[in-house]
Amino acid sequence: MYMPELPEVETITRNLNINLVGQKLLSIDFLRKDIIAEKLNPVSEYLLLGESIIKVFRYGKYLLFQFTNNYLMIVHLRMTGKLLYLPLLSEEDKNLYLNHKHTHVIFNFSDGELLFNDVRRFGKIYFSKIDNSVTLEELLNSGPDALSENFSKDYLYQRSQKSPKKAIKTFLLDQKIVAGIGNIYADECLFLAAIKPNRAAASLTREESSTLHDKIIQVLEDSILSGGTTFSDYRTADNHKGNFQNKLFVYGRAGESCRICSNTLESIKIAGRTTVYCPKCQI
DNA sequence: CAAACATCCTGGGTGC
DNA sequence: TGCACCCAGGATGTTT
Repeated sequence: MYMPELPEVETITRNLNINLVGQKLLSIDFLRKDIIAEKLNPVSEYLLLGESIIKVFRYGKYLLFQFTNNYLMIVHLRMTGKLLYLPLLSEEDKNLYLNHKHTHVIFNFSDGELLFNDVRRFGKIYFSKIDNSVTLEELLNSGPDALSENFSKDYLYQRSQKSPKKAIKTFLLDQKIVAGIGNIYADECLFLAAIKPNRAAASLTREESSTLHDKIIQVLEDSILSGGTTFSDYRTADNHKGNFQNKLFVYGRAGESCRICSNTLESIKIAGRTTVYCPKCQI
């Protein structure tokens, strides 16, 4: 029922930046080794042991941990992945998660343990070497981050005009076009921009594209302020839920009434993804 | 070349 | 109450 998108990853990033920077990685316990993916310029995890974290940052839905020797640990939580910093948990949660059947990797840092927990095991961890000839965009095979300056109004409009067939919803979900938007926020920003999700991307006027750009940034920033959206699985690094689920207009509300016009919200499939929209407000 | 489809995975929900 | 099914979804690889 839920996947961490840009606002949720940003919330976790901020939390870990406060709590993990400066700590030395002492050892890693792999309870399941298949979480580690041999991609993104892979290196052995042994090269990171004994090194300290310089910073934790985010690109799209990826979490990146930069170490003193300039190696990177990159984490993608996909749908149900969690990164939990043990010292922030309650005593009850500490015992629960240490022995949890879905806790797959334990990182032992100088001041506490970081747990990777993932029910569906779609999430992945990469250990990577920074190659200065390769940009982060290229390494992560992604377009501009949705909250970066590179994701400009002009870029969104020009790029949309090059997708004559693709539905605007599918367009927004494509990380190579813009990084960070998933199913929840794609539906939300299309609702706020009053655009029907199955319209061809290239059918957007310059004005619609401009409004959509405004709404993407607005909805992502608002959600970050609320600590993200929680349906069932998402937790911040201190195991708290976000609050943005109470502010959603369409996602998860099929059959309920539109908060603007009271019409019944409809659910359709676009490229295999559940899509909820208001047939009256969105044109 | 782009779009559609299958794949990975588990728990929660439904219907009989 | 139990069991068999179905569904959710991000990114990748394969097929059309």
